Amino acid sequence: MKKNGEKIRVSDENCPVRKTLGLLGGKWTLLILFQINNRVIRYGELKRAIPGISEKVLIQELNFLVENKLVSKKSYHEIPPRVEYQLTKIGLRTLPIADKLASFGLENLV
Amino acid sequence: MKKNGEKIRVSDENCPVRKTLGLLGGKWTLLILFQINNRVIRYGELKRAIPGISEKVLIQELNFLVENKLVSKKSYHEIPPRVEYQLTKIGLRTLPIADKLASFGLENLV
DNA sequence: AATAATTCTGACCGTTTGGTAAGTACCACA
DNA sequence: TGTGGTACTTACCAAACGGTCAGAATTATT
Repeated sequence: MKKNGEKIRVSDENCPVRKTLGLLGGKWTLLILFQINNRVIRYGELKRAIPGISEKVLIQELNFLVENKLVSKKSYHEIPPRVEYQLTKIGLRTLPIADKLASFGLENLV
Repeated sequence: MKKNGEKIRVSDENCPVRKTLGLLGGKWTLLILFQINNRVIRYGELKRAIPGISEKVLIQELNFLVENKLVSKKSYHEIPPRVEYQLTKIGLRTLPIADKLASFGLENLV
């Protein structure tokens, strides 16, 4: 049920589920957003927080998320470099999705 | 926040977000579950409802979902064949996730 | 002079994924 | 006899994905 009463049609290319999956459907995307969560986090910290992801892929994902305005990035021009990431207003709105993933896992998976 | 008060650690291999993504993170998985939704649906009907997916991939996904007990399958031994799919009790519990994807799309994507 | 620290970048390459398209099985029906 | 309908199955191939690993940049520290 949608707010305006129209049904959602997956068969429509503009289906909101499809569009959201296009944005958040990457292998690591929601995990990264969930990990950043409600805080400011440095690159290295984030990398350590998500073992298994490679640097290349993490950077790629972060760039993608910054491009799509789910994450904001602040570089301090210091040596050694310091870069901080945090969720934007829109990015924060993905957290309920990650929460649902978490609660599904907790309640239904071993 | 978890019910038992422990924090969720993405760094843990058993992180419920990771586990759920392992199950539902496929390109088409949540779209299929959302499309089946609260009904009994035949294979051909489902195929038509999700344009863009190939038969091969749809069958693969359905087999995967049946194996993982998110979807149940009933074959009628008729000619031409008739096969019906529907969400299991656990499968139904994925719908809130798809709902969140839908509402995120509606509220944040054009 | 060498090392450490941090955030990336890029080349290489194997694996996975996914699409296309043709084929299979079986019976009803024209 | 042959065409249609339904649910797959398989072979082939191309593209996307993802991992490893080395390197670059720059300054403080030893």
